[in-house]
Amino acid sequence: MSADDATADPGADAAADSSGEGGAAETNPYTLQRGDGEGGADDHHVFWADAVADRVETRIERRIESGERDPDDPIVIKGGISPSGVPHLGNVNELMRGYFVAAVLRERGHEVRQVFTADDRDPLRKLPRTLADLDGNLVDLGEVNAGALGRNLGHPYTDIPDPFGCCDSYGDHFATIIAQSADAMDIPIDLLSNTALYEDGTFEAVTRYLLEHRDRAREVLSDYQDSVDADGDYVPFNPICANCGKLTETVTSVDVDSEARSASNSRAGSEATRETTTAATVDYECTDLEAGEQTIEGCGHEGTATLREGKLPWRFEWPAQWEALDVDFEPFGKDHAEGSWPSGEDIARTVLENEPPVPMVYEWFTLDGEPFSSSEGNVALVSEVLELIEPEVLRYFFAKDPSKARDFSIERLDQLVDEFDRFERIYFGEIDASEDEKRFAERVYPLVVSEPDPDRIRLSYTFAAVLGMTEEPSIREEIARTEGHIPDDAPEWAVDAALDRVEHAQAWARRTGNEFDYELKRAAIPAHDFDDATGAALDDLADFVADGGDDPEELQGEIYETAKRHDVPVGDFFAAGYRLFFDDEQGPKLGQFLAKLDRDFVVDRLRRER
RNA sequence: GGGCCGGUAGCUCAGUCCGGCAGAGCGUCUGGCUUUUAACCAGACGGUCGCGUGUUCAAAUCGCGCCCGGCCCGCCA
Repeated sequence: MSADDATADPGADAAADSSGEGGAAETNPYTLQRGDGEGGADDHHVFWADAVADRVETRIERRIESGERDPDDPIVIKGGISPSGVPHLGNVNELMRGYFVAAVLRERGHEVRQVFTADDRDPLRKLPRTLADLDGNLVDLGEVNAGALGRNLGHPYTDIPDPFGCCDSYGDHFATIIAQSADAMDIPIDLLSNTALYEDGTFEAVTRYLLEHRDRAREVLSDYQDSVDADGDYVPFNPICANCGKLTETVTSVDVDSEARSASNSRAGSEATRETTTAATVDYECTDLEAGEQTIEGCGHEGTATLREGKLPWRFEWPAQWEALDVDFEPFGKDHAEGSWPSGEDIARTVLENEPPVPMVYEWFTLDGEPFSSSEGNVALVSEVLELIEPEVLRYFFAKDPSKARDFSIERLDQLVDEFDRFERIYFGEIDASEDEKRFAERVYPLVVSEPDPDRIRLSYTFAAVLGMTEEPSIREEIARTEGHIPDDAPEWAVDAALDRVEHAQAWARRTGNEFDYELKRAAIPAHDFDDATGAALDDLADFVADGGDDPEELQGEIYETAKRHDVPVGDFFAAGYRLFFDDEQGPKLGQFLAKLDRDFVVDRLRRER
């Protein structure tokens, strides 16, 4: 990883890169995009998670061989976010990318534990403009007690009261939403509270170690952060002020019993060698905290804190989590790739003398072409999205190449669903596809859908949206059947499951207000203004229906005939029908639809009587 | 300014690791389903593969230079 290598001759470089001994290839978070050059053609996987799993296996095999790892220990995959506000769809990367790697490793016979940290000891730095309640409703800051929140700037999330009053704390509230999201997508995770890990002592040994070796810690970090002076007095610990409850950065002295650990060069079993007997403490002064534009004022209190009463700065906290939780793999967003990953890797190796996990960068995606932003209102909660599409469709989205920036388009969700449906049909061999598509579908589909069943039925998403025009389940089913979307011999469970999509698609049509957003106006007749010929034609059609015309095909044909008889352009006549029944210019295939409604209503409406 | 990732049809994306005729779906257009709309069937249209250059018999693919977008190099995650 040394930059000095750049001047070496190219041949030597190539040899070094492919040596595969825990060097560059494995810890480069971008290796997915490059291939790791280890085995040529055989190494190429159609699914990125297989390539990652290879690297995780290489890591654990090497560590078992060198005695640094117990073969019976489960593989640990971690993700984590700060519960600072609405956890949006982008945060699902942290869950799903890890999940796919976990699933592949389980398939290969490994025991895998997927942990997820709520980094909830982080301080609230600014007030989010938008919050969310536990039912998935977005709530404006003005609707909660913003003043109470404002007084808690600088406090750890877990020390701030829940603005909704339903959870133990602000942090707990948003961590609960994360847990709900994971559950809704059927991702089994161990959700860990960072605060709890500090309080129960999980981080104590590594924190103490970092304080004992704060000279080295400072020196390493200074390579990455200009604000840290290698010879200065930076201390990698932020105590919580006992007086005002804010996190503070000013540590005035450190008291650790350095005799408690002697064998710092023994790398085996980090926790084992980092047992402590005497409580370590730091003295601090509660000074101002710079948070972006604004300053959070300190109270000036001078006090003493134990190592459980504060937190490590992020650049150290991350590698500390790897060590304390024995993390083998962690995906992270591209914002970390050139910042905290290189420093974290260096801190793990140079300061903690521990091997960092296998890394993987994922690209961010946008929502309808714009970056996620809770302040701009451009957010989508997982629960919201799952009202529009099935979980498997969302899981499919995250099975795609993580290195590509993508747009999650709610406007064009039908495209994503169509793509998923095609993916599914390719898996079941129902349609022809390229070899690449087949290989991808065969590999990935079973990881996306928990119980593949060739008898399942998928209504096309846009057709399902069309069926959303009526709330009547029997009409939905009949139309789907007569239009040939449901086979006669379909089992009942498959029919029910297929029709469930109507609820999703209907919610989508309503949310976007697109061309599929129409509903039968049963209660009252929409405003209308027809010329005499159209009126007469409608009366004529009403008579046809009143006389028993309820065959879908015949009725559809009769609409054309009636229009012709009265010299009304066919398009205009259909438009009249859509106006009367949907208050719209367009709608579903009218004959088939009217044939399903109760006759008296149709006749009266055609006569403009109700 | 330096580093990193991305850029392929109107849209969403495969293909780039390993060079071999530029692909799919959707959309659009035309026709069909004995009479526009969703679906279905057939066909058509649609591309300087960001730009340039080098290597090669051959480059979307490999090298170099550049352009555009994003991220990092302050804080925070």
